[in-house]
This record gives sequence, C-alpha cells and structure tokens, in this order.
Amino acid sequence: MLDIKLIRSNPDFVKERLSTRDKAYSKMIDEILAVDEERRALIKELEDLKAEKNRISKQIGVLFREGKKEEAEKAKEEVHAKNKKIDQLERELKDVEKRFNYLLLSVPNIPHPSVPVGEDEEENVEIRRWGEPRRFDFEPLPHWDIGEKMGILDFERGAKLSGSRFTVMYGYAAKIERALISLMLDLHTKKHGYTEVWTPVLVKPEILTGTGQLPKFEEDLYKVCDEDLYLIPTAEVSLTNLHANEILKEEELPKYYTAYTPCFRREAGSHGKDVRGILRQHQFDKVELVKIVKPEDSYNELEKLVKEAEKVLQLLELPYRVVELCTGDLGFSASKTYDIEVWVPSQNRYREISSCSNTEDFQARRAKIRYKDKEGKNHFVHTLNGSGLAVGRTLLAIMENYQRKDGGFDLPEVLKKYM
RNA sequence: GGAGAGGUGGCCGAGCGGUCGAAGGCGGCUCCCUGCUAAGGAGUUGAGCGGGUUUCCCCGCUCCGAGGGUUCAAAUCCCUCCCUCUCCGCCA
Repeated sequence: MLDIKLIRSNPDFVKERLSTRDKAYSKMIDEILAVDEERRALIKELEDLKAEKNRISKQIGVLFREGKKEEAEKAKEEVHAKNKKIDQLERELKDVEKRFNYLLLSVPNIPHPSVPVGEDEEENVEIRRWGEPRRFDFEPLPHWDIGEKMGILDFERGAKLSGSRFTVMYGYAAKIERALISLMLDLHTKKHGYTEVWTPVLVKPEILTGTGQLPKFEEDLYKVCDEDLYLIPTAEVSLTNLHANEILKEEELPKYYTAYTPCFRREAGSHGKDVRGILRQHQFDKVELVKIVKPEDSYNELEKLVKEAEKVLQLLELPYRVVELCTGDLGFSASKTYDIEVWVPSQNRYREISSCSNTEDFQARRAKIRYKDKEGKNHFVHTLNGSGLAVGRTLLAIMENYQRKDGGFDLPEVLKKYM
C-alpha cells in the first residue's frame, strides 16, 4: 500500500512512476484523491460533533451530582440530537472509507528508479550468467519423457486424483524432491544466517491482504469452503506476516526467515501455457527466503538475497542467468525484482526458478509491521522475499541438464549425501 | 465437540456505569545522589487518525480480544464471534 500522504502531496510523481507499469493507474490516483478529500471532510465534521457531544456528556454527570436534574435532562436531549447526526455521518464515512481502502489496496507499488522501463518480459534486462549450458551429443528429452520412462513421474494418476496440473512422483523423484528441500534449508540456515520456520499453509484473508494477494488477486488463490481460509500461494505470505501488527525493536532487525512449504496456485489465466511436465503445477514445493530489515539496508539486502538463492544453483552446478524485471513485468507488491532463470535444455532457454523482490514498505504498511528506533519513533520496516528455490523446477532442471543418452539422469554431486 | 475460567498499556496487574487512556509494580528513558558500581530519590514513558503550528509543540477523535447492542455516558451492563488456559470427549 502506498502512503496516502505521498499520493496527496505528490500526485504527479506517483502517477508518473506508476504509468511505467500501466497507463491506467493515473485515473485511479485521481479517484483516490477525490475520495480522500470526501473522507477527510467527513472525519472533520464527525470529530467536531463528537467533541461537542463528549463535552456535554461530561457536564451531565456533574449536573446530576449537583442535583440539577432539569438542566441535566435538557442536556440529554441535546446529546440525543447530536447522536442522530453522528449516526448518519458515521454510516456515510463507513461507506467512503470502504471505497477508499479498496482503492488504496488496489494500487501497486512504485518501481524503484533503477528499474528499467519496459512493457513486458521481453524488456527485462539480463544482469549476469553463470555456467555453460551443456552441449548434448544426442537430442535432450523433456523431463516429462524422462520421468515417465523411468516411472517416477505420473501425470495420468495426478490428473485422476486431482485434475490437470497435478502430478504424482514415485521413488527417485520423490526422494530427490525431499533431498533438495533439505539441501536448501541447510544452506540457508547454516551458511546464510536464516531461521528455519514451519508455518501453516492455510491463512486468513487479512494475512493475504498484508502481502498483497488480496483483494485484487483472489482468482489466483484456492479458498477452502465452509471456512474463511485460503491456501498460501507462497510461504512469503506466512513468513512476512509473522510480524503483522507488531512493533519490533530496532535491535531485532534484520530478521531472516526461511521455510519449506507446499504452495498452491490456481494458475488462472495461464491456460495452455506450460501444460506439460511439472513446470507449472497447482501444487508445488518451495523453499522461501524472507527478510525484514531497516529501510536503509533493503537494497543491499536484496543483492545479498539474490546471491543466496543463486548459491543453490551453483552448488547443483546448474547453468542460470539473473535478469532484472522491467517496470511492466514487475509484480504488484515489488519495487524491484530479480528473477533467476535456470537453463532448460529441452526448451533451449532459461526459465524462472526464483524471484527475489524488495517491496520496501509496501507490504509493511499493509501488514502494519513497524520498528521503534532509538528515539522511540515508529517506522515501517522493509520486507524482501525470494525463492530459494522452487523445488519442483529444480528437480526438472536436474533431470534435463544431467540426463544421459540411455534415458536416465545423473545426480549432482552435492545431492548425493542427502539421498 | 462439551463444561468451566479468562482475554486491560513493553510485561505483571487493579478497575466492574461518569472524575479512566486507565491505580500500583516491573522494565525503559532523563535527572539527582555517588570516587566507581550497587542501592536510593525525583520525573518521564502506548498506538492510530484528523487538524493547527511547522517542526518534534498544541488541540480533537478513536483504541481496554473483535463486532454489535443498551445508555446522555461503557474497560465496566447485554448479545454474537475469535483466541488462551483447565478438565472431559475425539483424533494423526
């Protein structure tokens, strides 16, 4: 959520920056400003009335004590009248506030000035590459062929149990999945200073509002029936909201959290995209990294975060590149995002395996995560998140990059001790 | 799921219709005392929003688990919900 004070004091700046995402936001800002004005006028009127009412009410107490019954009764009537007006104004304000909040919650974050301006992923900027894509002396197979032939990936039965984009894994594949999770968690906790966390995967709507998935992206989420709970699309949701509505002490920062969780996404709007294999599933495993830091540190921390995620691919010796997302491809909550893309031989291109973002105070403001500085003043923290990494996609990358001519595949050296 | 108890400021804990944003204690901060430390003394110490002044000062509104209700007036009374604890039941 953007600071309404910023929108109020500098609407042109906000519009200009948001237009690099999409031109349509300009109109939205104007609407917000109009509703905000309406809202504040109502608040002023209401508060003046209440102040008056409170004053008289206190008097009534005094009058009764002094035995001035008649005067007290007269004052009662007066308050009665005020209450009627207050009631009406309060209803109006509630309406206006609802509209105001919805609008404000629907505005995306302002891209950092360093983010390249562009329309879509075509205009993302490659930052660096690591590793050489392997040259095969045979035609490399897609992982679904390898997996089915080996009898370790079962798409048919996945569909039987749950529908399309669900997969069953047996034996070797299931075990590698588990080994990868351990490898990643060990790396981040032992080498990068993260605290391992285990979280619920069902969360309340306000939690998803905190990180930005709601109210705008409800169609991407699974909601349980009979209860007001949603399945998390990423552990970023649970981890970041750990400190929702808290005021942290300055010396508690930074906080580094990592968690393995399954993630659930409806993949609405991705019909026909990546339908084969395990690249895009409704349920997938991910090890997530979340940082809660002081504002002045957040961009340094973002660079570190990307490198921490990259380290996993380096250990697994999988070739990858890092790209910086352009304004048009930036996620709703992010100010700046680096994607890590792993080499996928069967597609002859790099595919996203991690997304690392600094949301600055955008999520902190929604989730009310603050810290108290040495002078006792409260500030919003900055929150960052990144995949470290998407586990299913890592498995897929291993299967394809390490595949052999005989239809099997080798195991990266580091993984062997986890098997 | 059933029965009971309870949810108050950073923490503990009093208040049970007006004088309560809330006693008291602990903790934090400032000052005094002190050769230093400990002890002692004095003061101060919640958050959000709106407005004024424009800086860190003032004014107003709101917040005592959440939401409703009664009342001129609710932390205090009533209703609903949520959460915690104890016991029972069920269960991986």
